Amino acid sequence: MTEPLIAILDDEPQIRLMLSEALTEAGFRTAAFSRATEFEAALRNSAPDVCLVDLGLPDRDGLALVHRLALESGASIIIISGRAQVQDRVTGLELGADDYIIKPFDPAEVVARVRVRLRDAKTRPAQSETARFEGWTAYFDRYVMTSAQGEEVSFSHAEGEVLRLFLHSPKRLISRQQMQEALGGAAGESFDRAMDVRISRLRTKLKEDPKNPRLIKTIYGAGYIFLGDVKWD
Amino acid sequence: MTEPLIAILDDEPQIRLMLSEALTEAGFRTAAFSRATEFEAALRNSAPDVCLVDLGLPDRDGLALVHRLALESGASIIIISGRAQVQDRVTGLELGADDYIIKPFDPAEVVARVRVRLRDAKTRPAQSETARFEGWTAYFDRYVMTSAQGEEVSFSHAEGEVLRLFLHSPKRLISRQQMQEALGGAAGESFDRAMDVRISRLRTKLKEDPKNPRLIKTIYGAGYIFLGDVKWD
DNA sequence: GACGCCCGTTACAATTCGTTAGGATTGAGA
DNA sequence: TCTCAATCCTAACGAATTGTAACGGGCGTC
Repeated sequence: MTEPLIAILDDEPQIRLMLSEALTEAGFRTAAFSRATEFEAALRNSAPDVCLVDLGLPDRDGLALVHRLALESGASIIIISGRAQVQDRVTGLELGADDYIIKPFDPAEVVARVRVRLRDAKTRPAQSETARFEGWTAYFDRYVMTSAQGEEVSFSHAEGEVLRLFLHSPKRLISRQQMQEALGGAAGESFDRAMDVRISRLRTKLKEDPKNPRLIKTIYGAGYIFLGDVKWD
Repeated sequence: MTEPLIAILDDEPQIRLMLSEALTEAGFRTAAFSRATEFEAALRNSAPDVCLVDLGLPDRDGLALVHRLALESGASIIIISGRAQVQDRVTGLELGADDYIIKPFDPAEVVARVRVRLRDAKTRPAQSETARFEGWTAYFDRYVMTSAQGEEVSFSHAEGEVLRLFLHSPKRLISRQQMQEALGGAAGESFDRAMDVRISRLRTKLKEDPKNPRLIKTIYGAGYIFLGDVKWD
């Protein structure tokens, strides 16, 4: 396990330098860029853990870049900006940034905020199409999972949606409403019974004991909870 | 029961009000406290999704509270502070806070930052909650407990609420009224009988001798008391 | 068209948990 | 000690919620 990689994107050389130094001293690897195009090119080959992005870039709309990063990369994003308007900060955060630091800043605070993001990210699933849990391995791109005994079980699209939802939020209560929204069912209709059935079928494929399910537990009057440790590859 | 719950801890009434209003308008449930003791009492029974904590509290060291919260609760923590020193922010973040907002602040930005925390939290597994007492081990996330003999006994959500309440306040009298409030029953109604039944069922699962209960004792005319040493992991 | 698979719908079984009711227990006062 | 009302316990009931087998429409394949 190598040190976390922090990407810096800022057009002012002295800021790049200040951040690089502070972060290197704190024990991180850094990669600094002055232009969005360079930055994006580098992204294709290495995946940073945290991106520090200045919004005032000469060659690209910074917010659009942040939005794309948030959707496509698994990295945490911290905006660094000279624009101090509250509205700027709100939209930056809404577009997917995890934090927003205003210039001028103290490098020590930036390091602290980077550490917080890394701390969170440890438990955040990366985006991937394979997940391991309790001996099972689920391959979402192939609609197949293999059990601890090596048995291969296929699952349907609808079942996969439920399983993916559970694996993205393990050990956490998922209310029926949340589940309906996530699975695209119009609320209020009789779709809620369909959800039960989906879960029932998934439980069967997971070889759950109906009397005593170990992985998918029902919380009467509240929703469902997926137990079991999950690792996304 | 569906909207996220935001806890606010600040000794200045106008700040509590400002935050409550902004967050309520944004569609969240809020619970505001002026003292750490009240706040902690409320924590035992409802788990907020995000805690907004002012460091300048009259009755408690704010940083110590933040640290404990970070370790024990699954909530995201945002510090709100008038102290603007960089060092304060760094230590606050290192002790487990997820964000640090400096007074004076704009409510819109607070709302945006709360939203970011909620967005992250969805993909973060809740920490497991387990307690040991008199040979038993209760796994609240799995709704299961194991006896000293290794037998596995499952308990329902309602039973778990009662058990959790007891294990958080062992060897202390819990009045019926406290219990009703904690368990969300509207006081005065016939809910008090329901409480009896919950306890009765819990006693059965704990293999209590009805004539001579060792763990959950009834104090005639006053309430209940849970005997037995408890250790939370 | 016949077949097979996916998946929502339906119907009924099972579970949860508050309510009720009757009996047991407690403790104050005679 | 005895009496009695207040309090508490718990078996039994039933409404609400959830599980799942069975059914059938939609769709692709041969």
